[in-house]
Amino acid sequence: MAAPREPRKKTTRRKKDPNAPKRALSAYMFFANENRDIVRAENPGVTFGQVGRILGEKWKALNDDEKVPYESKAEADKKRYESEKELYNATKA
DNA sequence: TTGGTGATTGTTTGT
DNA sequence: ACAAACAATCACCAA
Repeated sequence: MAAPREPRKKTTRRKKDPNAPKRALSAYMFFANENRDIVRAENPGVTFGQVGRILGEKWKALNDDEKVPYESKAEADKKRYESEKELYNATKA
């Protein structure tokens, strides 16, 4: 009950940390990497607003097992951020 | 201990 | 360069 995600403020947040350990990517990013060329290839002419939306549709259109490879990458990417955050707290402190 | 916040990630396209 | 839909995230810090 808290943490409502309806009012999405503007995008492109800004950093506030000295070293800014940027976070990690998300499954969508990995999936999008594969879909961007696919969706765009199947939707020639569909502009960003549309492709972006279609992408999300397909994303969940996949079975949980289909997004598994993306999830796995998401985990690995998180670990990636893990190292930066590690150095962040190490160097910032 | 717990909560929720914000910040971020990457893509697409168009000007 | 940036802007929003699309989705996930999830570590971060504080009281």
